[in-house]
Amino acid sequence: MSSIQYTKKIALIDCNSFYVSCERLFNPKIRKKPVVVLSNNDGCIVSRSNEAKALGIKMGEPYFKAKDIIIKNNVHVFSSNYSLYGDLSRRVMRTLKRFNSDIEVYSIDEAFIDLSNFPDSEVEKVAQEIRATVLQWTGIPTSIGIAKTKTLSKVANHIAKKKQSGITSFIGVENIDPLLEKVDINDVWGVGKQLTKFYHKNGIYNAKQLKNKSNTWIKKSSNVLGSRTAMELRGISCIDIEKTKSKRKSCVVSRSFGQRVEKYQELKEAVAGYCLNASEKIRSESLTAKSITVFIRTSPFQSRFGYYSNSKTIDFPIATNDSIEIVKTALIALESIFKNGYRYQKAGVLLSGLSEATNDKNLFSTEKDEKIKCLMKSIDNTNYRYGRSTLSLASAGVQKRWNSKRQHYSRIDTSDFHCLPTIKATI
DNA sequence: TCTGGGGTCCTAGGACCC
DNA sequence: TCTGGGGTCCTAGGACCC
Repeated sequence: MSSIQYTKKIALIDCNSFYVSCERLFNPKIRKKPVVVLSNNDGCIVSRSNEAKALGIKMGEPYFKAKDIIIKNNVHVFSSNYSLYGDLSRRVMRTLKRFNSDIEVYSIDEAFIDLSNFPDSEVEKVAQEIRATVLQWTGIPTSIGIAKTKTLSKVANHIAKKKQSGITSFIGVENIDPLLEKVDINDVWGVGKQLTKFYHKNGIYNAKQLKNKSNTWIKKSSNVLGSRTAMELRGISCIDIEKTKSKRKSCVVSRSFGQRVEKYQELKEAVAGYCLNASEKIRSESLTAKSITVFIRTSPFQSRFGYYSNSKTIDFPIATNDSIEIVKTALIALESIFKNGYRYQKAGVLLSGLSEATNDKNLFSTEKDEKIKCLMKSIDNTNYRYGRSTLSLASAGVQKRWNSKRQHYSRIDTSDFHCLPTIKATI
Protein backbone atom coordinates (compact mmCIF):
# COMPACT_ATOMS: atom_id res chain seq x y z
CA MET A 1 0.00 0.00 0.00
CA SER A 2 1.44 3.37 -0.95
CA SER A 3 1.06 6.25 1.45
CA ILE A 4 -0.13 9.64 0.26
CA GLN A 5 2.47 12.40 0.35
CA TYR A 6 1.74 15.75 1.94
CA THR A 7 4.77 18.01 1.64
CA LYS A 8 4.97 21.77 1.86
CA LYS A 9 3.55 23.28 -1.30
CA ILE A 10 3.32 26.98 -2.02
CA ALA A 11 1.51 28.19 -5.12
CA LEU A 12 2.04 31.59 -6.66
CA ILE A 13 -0.88 32.75 -8.78
CA ASP A 14 -0.01 35.65 -11.05
CA CYS A 15 -2.42 37.39 -13.42
CA ASN A 16 -1.12 37.54 -16.98
CA SER A 17 -0.44 41.09 -18.23
CA PHE A 18 -2.91 42.17 -15.58
CA TYR A 19 -3.76 45.74 -16.59
CA VAL A 20 -3.99 44.75 -20.24
CA SER A 21 -6.25 41.84 -19.34
CA CYS A 22 -8.51 44.22 -17.40
CA GLU A 23 -8.84 46.56 -20.38
CA ARG A 24 -9.51 43.63 -22.69
CA LEU A 25 -12.38 42.45 -20.53
CA PHE A 26 -14.36 45.52 -21.48
CA ASN A 27 -13.07 45.78 -25.00
CA PRO A 28 -13.08 42.40 -26.72
CA LYS A 29 -11.92 43.93 -29.99
CA ILE A 30 -8.40 44.26 -28.61
CA ARG A 31 -7.97 40.57 -27.81
CA LYS A 32 -5.11 39.05 -29.80
CA LYS A 33 -3.98 42.62 -30.66
CA PRO A 34 -0.91 44.35 -29.26
CA VAL A 35 -1.92 46.43 -26.22
CA VAL A 36 0.00 48.46 -23.65
CA VAL A 37 -1.05 50.27 -20.49
CA LEU A 38 0.79 53.37 -19.35
CA SER A 39 1.78 54.46 -15.86
CA ASN A 40 0.45 57.61 -14.26
CA ASN A 41 0.86 60.76 -16.28
CA ASP A 42 1.16 58.54 -19.38
CA GLY A 43 4.84 58.24 -18.50
CA CYS A 44 6.01 54.67 -18.89
CA ILE A 45 4.77 51.37 -20.23
CA VAL A 46 3.80 49.21 -17.26
CA SER A 47 1.77 46.40 -18.80
CA ARG A 48 2.13 44.72 -22.20
CA SER A 49 0.17 42.06 -23.99
CA ASN A 50 2.19 39.17 -25.42
CA GLU A 51 1.78 40.71 -28.88
CA ALA A 52 3.29 43.96 -27.60
CA LYS A 53 6.15 42.08 -25.95
CA ALA A 54 6.83 40.35 -29.27
CA LEU A 55 7.25 43.75 -30.91
CA GLY A 56 10.17 44.40 -28.57
CA ILE A 57 8.42 46.92 -26.33
CA LYS A 58 10.17 46.82 -22.99
CA MET A 59 8.69 46.88 -19.50
CA GLY A 60 9.09 50.29 -17.90
CA GLU A 61 10.11 51.95 -21.13
CA PRO A 62 9.12 55.62 -21.45
CA TYR A 63 6.07 55.96 -23.66
CA PHE A 64 7.58 58.59 -25.94
CA LYS A 65 10.52 56.33 -26.73
CA ALA A 66 8.26 53.48 -27.82
CA LYS A 67 5.91 55.72 -29.76
CA ASP A 68 7.40 54.90 -33.17
CA ILE A 69 6.90 51.17 -32.75
CA ILE A 70 3.47 51.77 -31.27
CA ILE A 71 2.20 53.85 -34.16
CA LYS A 72 3.78 51.68 -36.82
CA ASN A 73 2.22 48.52 -35.42
CA ASN A 74 -1.13 49.90 -34.41
CA VAL A 75 -0.59 49.12 -30.75
CA HIS A 76 -3.60 49.99 -28.58
CA VAL A 77 -2.63 52.34 -25.79
CA PHE A 78 -4.40 52.92 -22.45
CA SER A 79 -3.78 55.30 -19.58
CA SER A 80 -3.97 53.44 -16.29
CA ASN A 81 -7.34 53.08 -14.61
CA TYR A 82 -6.53 52.03 -11.08
CA SER A 83 -10.06 51.92 -9.74
CA LEU A 84 -10.90 49.35 -12.41
CA TYR A 85 -7.78 47.27 -11.77
CA GLY A 86 -8.30 47.45 -8.01
CA ASP A 87 -11.85 46.23 -8.32
CA LEU A 88 -10.96 43.32 -10.61
CA SER A 89 -8.06 42.44 -8.34
CA ARG A 90 -10.43 42.11 -5.40
CA ARG A 91 -12.64 39.79 -7.45
CA VAL A 92 -9.69 37.58 -8.36
CA MET A 93 -8.54 37.40 -4.72
CA ARG A 94 -12.03 36.61 -3.51
CA THR A 95 -12.19 33.74 -5.99
CA LEU A 96 -8.82 32.40 -4.83
CA LYS A 97 -9.99 32.37 -1.24
CA ARG A 98 -12.45 29.61 -2.10
CA PHE A 99 -9.52 27.24 -2.43
CA ASN A 100 -7.84 28.29 0.81
CA SER A 101 -8.96 31.22 2.90
CA ASP A 102 -5.37 31.77 4.04
CA ILE A 103 -3.97 33.52 1.02
CA GLU A 104 -1.31 36.18 1.00
CA VAL A 105 -2.25 38.95 -1.39
CA TYR A 106 1.24 39.90 -2.47
CA SER A 107 0.44 42.61 -4.97
CA ILE A 108 -2.43 43.84 -7.08
CA ASP A 109 -2.03 40.86 -9.45
CA GLU A 110 -0.34 38.15 -7.37
CA ALA A 111 -1.13 35.92 -4.43
CA PHE A 112 0.55 33.07 -2.59
CA ILE A 113 -1.59 30.13 -1.51
CA ASP A 114 -0.55 27.28 0.73
CA LEU A 115 -1.61 24.04 -0.95
CA SER A 116 0.11 21.71 1.55
CA ASN A 117 -3.23 20.23 2.54
CA PHE A 118 -3.63 18.63 -0.87
CA PRO A 119 -1.78 15.40 -1.66
CA ASP A 120 1.35 15.98 -3.76
CA SER A 121 -0.07 13.95 -6.60
CA GLU A 122 -3.15 16.16 -6.89
CA VAL A 123 -1.57 19.55 -6.78
CA GLU A 124 -1.41 20.13 -10.51
CA LYS A 125 -5.03 19.20 -10.87
CA VAL A 126 -5.92 21.72 -8.17
CA ALA A 127 -3.91 24.37 -9.98
CA GLN A 128 -5.82 23.66 -13.18
CA GLU A 129 -9.05 24.09 -11.31
CA ILE A 130 -7.91 27.39 -9.78
CA ARG A 131 -6.92 28.73 -13.18
CA ALA A 132 -10.16 27.67 -14.81
CA THR A 133 -12.30 29.08 -12.00
CA VAL A 134 -10.56 32.46 -11.95
CA LEU A 135 -10.86 32.70 -15.72
CA GLN A 136 -14.51 31.76 -15.70
CA TRP A 137 -15.55 33.96 -12.80
CA THR A 138 -13.46 37.04 -13.48
CA GLY A 139 -12.28 36.72 -17.08
CA ILE A 140 -8.65 37.15 -16.02
CA PRO A 141 -6.04 34.64 -17.30
CA THR A 142 -3.42 33.53 -14.78
CA SER A 143 -0.23 31.51 -14.46
CA ILE A 144 0.57 29.28 -11.50
CA GLY A 145 3.90 28.10 -10.12
CA ILE A 146 4.11 25.56 -7.31
CA ALA A 147 7.12 24.64 -5.19
CA LYS A 148 8.42 24.13 -1.67
CA THR A 149 9.41 27.77 -1.10
CA LYS A 150 8.17 31.17 -2.17
CA THR A 151 11.28 31.92 -4.20
CA LEU A 152 11.01 28.60 -6.04
CA SER A 153 7.32 29.13 -6.70
CA LYS A 154 8.26 32.46 -8.25
CA VAL A 155 10.74 30.65 -10.49
CA ALA A 156 8.13 28.03 -11.37
CA ASN A 157 5.68 30.80 -12.20
CA HIS A 158 8.25 32.43 -14.45
CA ILE A 159 8.49 29.18 -16.39
CA ALA A 160 4.69 28.69 -16.37
CA LYS A 161 4.21 32.08 -18.03
CA LYS A 162 5.75 30.72 -21.20
CA LYS A 163 3.72 27.52 -21.28
CA GLN A 164 0.38 26.89 -22.92
CA SER A 165 -0.90 25.14 -19.79
CA GLY A 166 0.08 28.11 -17.61
CA ILE A 167 1.14 25.77 -14.79
CA THR A 168 4.54 24.61 -13.55
CA SER A 169 5.03 22.48 -10.49
CA PHE A 170 8.37 21.50 -8.94
CA ILE A 171 6.63 19.13 -6.53
CA GLY A 172 7.96 15.62 -6.94
CA VAL A 173 10.63 16.74 -9.40
CA GLU A 174 13.78 14.85 -8.41
CA ASN A 175 16.30 17.32 -9.76
CA ILE A 176 15.29 20.88 -10.63
CA ASP A 177 18.80 21.99 -11.61
CA PRO A 178 18.20 21.65 -15.37
CA LEU A 179 15.18 23.95 -14.97
CA LEU A 180 17.01 26.48 -12.78
CA GLU A 181 19.85 26.57 -15.26
CA LYS A 182 17.58 28.20 -17.82
CA VAL A 183 16.52 30.98 -15.45
CA ASP A 184 18.62 34.15 -15.66
CA ILE A 185 19.97 35.29 -12.32
CA ASN A 186 18.21 38.64 -12.62
CA ASP A 187 14.88 36.87 -13.02
CA VAL A 188 15.25 35.44 -9.53
CA TRP A 189 13.03 37.08 -6.91
CA GLY A 190 15.16 39.34 -4.74
CA VAL A 191 17.98 39.75 -7.26
CA GLY A 192 17.85 43.23 -8.74
CA LYS A 193 20.15 45.29 -10.89
CA GLN A 194 22.95 45.74 -8.39
CA LEU A 195 23.08 42.13 -7.22
CA THR A 196 22.98 40.94 -10.84
CA LYS A 197 26.02 43.05 -11.60
CA PHE A 198 27.79 41.63 -8.57
CA TYR A 199 26.87 38.02 -9.33
CA HIS A 200 27.94 38.39 -12.97
CA LYS A 201 31.31 39.63 -11.80
CA ASN A 202 31.59 36.42 -9.81
CA GLY A 203 30.59 34.12 -12.64
CA ILE A 204 27.00 33.54 -11.55
CA TYR A 205 24.59 33.88 -14.45
CA ASN A 206 21.65 31.64 -13.63
CA ALA A 207 19.56 30.37 -10.73
CA LYS A 208 21.28 26.98 -10.65
CA GLN A 209 24.69 28.56 -10.14
CA LEU A 210 23.45 30.63 -7.21
CA LYS A 211 21.74 27.62 -5.68
CA ASN A 212 24.91 25.57 -5.78
CA LYS A 213 27.28 28.30 -4.62
CA SER A 214 28.75 27.68 -1.18
CA ASN A 215 26.86 29.07 1.77
CA THR A 216 29.93 30.65 3.29
CA TRP A 217 30.74 32.57 0.15
CA ILE A 218 27.23 33.99 -0.13
CA LYS A 219 27.08 34.95 3.54
CA LYS A 220 30.45 36.61 3.35
CA SER A 221 29.81 38.55 0.16
CA SER A 222 26.19 39.62 0.42
CA ASN A 223 23.67 40.42 3.11
CA VAL A 224 21.07 38.30 4.87
CA LEU A 225 18.64 38.76 2.00
CA GLY A 226 21.13 37.33 -0.50
CA SER A 227 21.72 34.20 1.51
CA ARG A 228 18.02 33.83 2.17
CA THR A 229 17.38 33.75 -1.57
CA ALA A 230 20.02 31.06 -2.04
CA MET A 231 18.57 28.96 0.77
CA GLU A 232 15.11 29.24 -0.72
CA LEU A 233 16.45 28.09 -4.09
CA ARG A 234 17.72 24.99 -2.29
CA GLY A 235 14.20 24.27 -1.10
CA ILE A 236 14.69 25.48 2.47
CA SER A 237 11.81 27.75 3.29
CA CYS A 238 12.89 31.05 4.88
CA ILE A 239 10.01 33.30 3.92
CA ASP A 240 6.64 32.39 5.35
CA ILE A 241 3.27 33.10 3.83
CA GLU A 242 1.81 36.12 5.61
CA LYS A 243 -1.71 35.06 6.30
CA THR A 244 -2.74 38.17 8.17
CA LYS A 245 -2.29 41.48 6.48
CA SER A 246 0.09 43.56 8.53
CA LYS A 247 -0.68 47.21 9.07
CA ARG A 248 1.33 49.48 6.87
CA LYS A 249 4.06 51.65 8.31
CA SER A 250 3.99 54.53 5.89
CA CYS A 251 1.76 56.14 3.31
CA VAL A 252 2.99 58.03 0.27
CA VAL A 253 1.03 60.19 -2.12
CA SER A 254 3.06 61.68 -4.93
CA ARG A 255 2.52 62.61 -8.55
CA SER A 256 4.41 63.83 -11.55
CA PHE A 257 2.81 66.95 -12.95
CA GLY A 258 1.10 67.00 -16.35
CA GLN A 259 3.11 70.12 -17.06
CA ARG A 260 6.03 71.62 -15.19
CA VAL A 261 5.17 73.79 -12.21
CA GLU A 262 7.12 76.91 -11.34
CA LYS A 263 4.74 78.87 -9.14
CA TYR A 264 4.90 78.45 -5.39
CA GLN A 265 1.12 78.80 -5.19
CA GLU A 266 0.53 75.84 -7.52
CA LEU A 267 3.04 73.69 -5.69
CA LYS A 268 1.22 74.52 -2.45
CA GLU A 269 -2.07 73.42 -3.95
CA ALA A 270 -0.63 70.16 -5.18
CA VAL A 271 0.99 69.34 -1.84
CA ALA A 272 -2.20 70.24 0.05
CA GLY A 273 -4.19 67.96 -2.24
CA TYR A 274 -1.78 65.05 -1.69
CA CYS A 275 -2.08 65.60 2.05
CA LEU A 276 -5.85 65.30 1.84
CA ASN A 277 -5.56 61.99 -0.03
CA ALA A 278 -2.96 60.63 2.35
CA SER A 279 -4.79 61.62 5.51
CA GLU A 280 -8.05 60.21 4.20
CA LYS A 281 -6.26 56.95 3.44
CA ILE A 282 -4.77 56.58 6.91
CA ARG A 283 -8.04 57.57 8.57
CA SER A 284 -9.81 54.83 6.63
CA GLU A 285 -7.37 52.37 8.19
CA SER A 286 -7.65 53.91 11.65
CA LEU A 287 -4.05 54.99 11.72
CA THR A 288 -2.26 58.11 12.88
CA ALA A 289 1.07 59.48 11.68
CA LYS A 290 4.03 60.57 13.77
CA SER A 291 5.63 62.69 11.09
CA ILE A 292 5.30 64.05 7.60
CA THR A 293 7.89 64.43 4.86
CA VAL A 294 7.33 66.74 1.91
CA PHE A 295 9.48 66.40 -1.17
CA ILE A 296 9.76 68.30 -4.43
CA ARG A 297 12.05 67.84 -7.39
CA THR A 298 12.73 68.88 -10.94
CA SER A 299 13.15 66.33 -13.70
CA PRO A 300 16.27 64.21 -13.25
CA PHE A 301 16.33 63.74 -17.02
CA GLN A 302 16.61 67.38 -18.00
CA SER A 303 19.66 68.73 -16.30
CA ARG A 304 19.91 71.66 -18.70
CA PHE A 305 17.28 73.43 -16.59
CA GLY A 306 19.22 72.71 -13.42
CA TYR A 307 18.39 69.87 -11.07
CA TYR A 308 16.95 70.48 -7.65
CA SER A 309 15.54 67.95 -5.23
CA ASN A 310 14.87 68.41 -1.57
CA SER A 311 12.72 67.15 1.26
CA LYS A 312 11.80 68.18 4.75
CA THR A 313 10.43 66.09 7.58
CA ILE A 314 8.47 67.51 10.48
CA ASP A 315 7.31 65.58 13.55
CA PHE A 316 3.82 66.20 14.84
CA PRO A 317 3.63 67.04 18.54
CA ILE A 318 1.13 64.20 18.88
CA ALA A 319 0.44 61.51 16.27
CA THR A 320 -2.43 62.69 14.11
CA ASN A 321 -4.64 61.98 11.11
CA ASP A 322 -6.29 65.39 11.03
CA SER A 323 -6.29 66.73 7.47
CA ILE A 324 -6.11 70.33 8.57
CA GLU A 325 -3.10 69.85 10.81
CA ILE A 326 -1.39 67.68 8.21
CA VAL A 327 -1.87 70.25 5.44
CA LYS A 328 -0.71 73.07 7.70
CA THR A 329 2.44 71.22 8.68
CA ALA A 330 3.15 70.18 5.10
CA LEU A 331 3.00 73.77 3.91
CA ILE A 332 5.51 74.79 6.56
CA ALA A 333 7.80 72.02 5.34
CA LEU A 334 7.28 73.06 1.71
CA GLU A 335 8.13 76.67 2.46
CA SER A 336 11.45 75.61 3.91
CA ILE A 337 12.53 73.75 0.77
CA PHE A 338 10.92 75.70 -2.07
CA LYS A 339 13.36 77.56 -4.31
CA ASN A 340 12.34 79.99 -6.97
CA GLY A 341 13.38 79.59 -10.59
CA TYR A 342 13.05 75.84 -11.02
CA ARG A 343 10.64 73.87 -13.22
CA TYR A 344 9.25 71.34 -10.77
CA GLN A 345 8.26 67.96 -12.17
CA LYS A 346 7.08 66.11 -9.11
CA ALA A 347 6.00 66.60 -5.53
CA GLY A 348 4.83 64.28 -2.81
CA VAL A 349 4.09 63.73 0.84
CA LEU A 350 5.00 60.80 3.06
CA LEU A 351 3.23 60.07 6.33
CA SER A 352 5.39 57.85 8.49
CA GLY A 353 5.50 56.26 11.90
CA LEU A 354 1.95 55.06 11.40
CA SER A 355 0.25 53.38 14.32
CA GLU A 356 -3.19 52.43 15.47
CA ALA A 357 -5.35 55.43 16.31
CA THR A 358 -6.61 55.26 19.87
CA ASN A 359 -9.61 56.93 21.35
CA ASP A 360 -7.70 57.73 24.48
CA LYS A 361 -7.59 61.32 25.39
CA ASN A 362 -4.18 62.52 26.34
CA LEU A 363 -2.90 65.32 28.49
CA PHE A 364 -3.35 67.82 25.71
CA SER A 365 -6.76 66.76 24.39
CA THR A 366 -9.26 69.54 24.14
CA GLU A 367 -12.84 69.85 23.15
CA LYS A 368 -11.60 71.19 19.83
CA ASP A 369 -9.93 67.84 19.10
CA GLU A 370 -13.24 66.08 19.42
CA LYS A 371 -14.86 68.52 17.04
CA ILE A 372 -12.08 67.98 14.50
CA LYS A 373 -12.58 64.23 14.71
CA CYS A 374 -16.27 64.70 13.89
CA LEU A 375 -15.45 67.04 11.04
CA MET A 376 -12.99 64.55 9.51
CA LYS A 377 -15.55 61.79 9.80
CA SER A 378 -18.20 63.78 7.98
CA ILE A 379 -15.76 64.82 5.25
CA ASP A 380 -14.82 61.16 4.73
CA ASN A 381 -18.44 60.05 4.65
CA THR A 382 -19.41 62.71 2.15
CA ASN A 383 -16.47 61.96 -0.11
CA TYR A 384 -17.17 58.25 0.09
CA ARG A 385 -20.74 58.81 -1.03
CA TYR A 386 -20.31 61.50 -3.62
CA GLY A 387 -16.82 60.86 -4.89
CA ARG A 388 -13.40 61.90 -3.77
CA SER A 389 -12.74 65.62 -3.30
CA THR A 390 -16.41 66.53 -3.17
CA LEU A 391 -15.36 68.20 0.06
CA SER A 392 -11.86 69.59 0.09
CA LEU A 393 -9.87 72.41 1.62
CA ALA A 394 -9.51 75.73 -0.14
CA SER A 395 -5.73 75.33 0.00
CA ALA A 396 -5.91 72.35 -2.36
CA GLY A 397 -6.90 74.60 -5.25
CA VAL A 398 -9.56 74.30 -7.89
CA GLN A 399 -7.80 74.88 -11.19
CA LYS A 400 -5.18 72.14 -11.00
CA ARG A 401 -3.41 72.90 -14.24
CA TRP A 402 -0.69 70.57 -13.01
CA ASN A 403 -2.90 67.47 -12.90
CA SER A 404 -1.53 64.30 -14.46
CA LYS A 405 -1.89 63.52 -18.13
CA ARG A 406 -4.39 60.78 -18.98
CA GLN A 407 -4.89 60.97 -22.70
CA HIS A 408 -5.81 57.34 -23.33
CA TYR A 409 -8.18 56.73 -20.46
CA SER A 410 -10.70 53.93 -21.00
CA ARG A 411 -13.44 55.53 -18.84
CA ILE A 412 -14.53 52.21 -17.46
CA ASP A 413 -15.34 52.13 -13.78
CA THR A 414 -16.95 49.01 -12.43
CA SER A 415 -17.92 50.91 -9.29
CA ASP A 416 -19.68 53.69 -11.23
CA PHE A 417 -23.25 53.26 -12.44
CA HIS A 418 -22.69 55.41 -15.50
CA CYS A 419 -20.27 52.85 -16.86
CA LEU A 420 -22.53 49.81 -16.54
CA PRO A 421 -23.01 48.01 -19.83
CA THR A 422 -26.60 47.75 -20.98
CA ILE A 423 -28.05 44.42 -21.97
CA LYS A 424 -31.16 44.15 -24.09
CA ALA A 425 -33.14 41.11 -23.15
CA THR A 426 -36.09 39.72 -24.97
CA ILE A 427 -38.42 37.65 -22.94
C1' DT B 1 46.62 69.83 24.44
C1' DC B 2 46.15 65.25 25.55
C1' DT B 3 40.99 62.46 25.28
C1' DG B 4 38.02 55.01 25.72
C1' DG B 5 34.93 51.75 24.57
C1' DG B 6 30.77 49.84 24.02
C1' DG B 7 26.00 49.90 23.61
C1' DT B 8 21.53 51.67 21.69
C1' DC B 9 18.70 54.29 18.92
C1' DC B 10 17.58 56.97 14.98
C1' DT B 11 17.87 58.42 10.22
C1' DA B 12 19.04 58.77 5.41
C1' DG B 13 19.85 56.40 1.55
C1' DG B 14 19.96 52.38 -1.16
C1' DA B 15 18.15 48.09 -3.00
C1' DC B 16 14.45 45.58 -4.01
C1' DC B 17 9.54 44.41 -5.14
C1' DC B 18 5.21 44.99 -8.16
C1' DT C 1 8.35 68.01 -25.57
C1' DC C 2 7.50 63.63 -23.41
C1' DT C 3 10.86 59.06 -18.24
C1' DG C 4 5.17 56.15 -12.55
C1' DG C 5 3.75 55.34 -7.79
C1' DG C 6 3.65 52.95 -3.44
C1' DG C 7 5.62 49.94 -0.46
C1' DT C 8 9.37 47.12 2.71
C1' DC C 9 13.69 46.05 4.61
C1' DC C 10 18.69 46.57 5.48
C1' DT C 11 22.89 49.07 6.47
C1' DA C 12 26.14 52.55 7.63
C1' DG C 13 27.00 56.25 10.26
C1' DG C 14 25.99 59.75 13.62
C1' DA C 15 24.15 61.10 18.16
C1' DC C 16 23.92 60.06 22.63
C1' DC C 17 24.71 57.78 26.95
C1' DC C 18 27.32 55.58 30.63
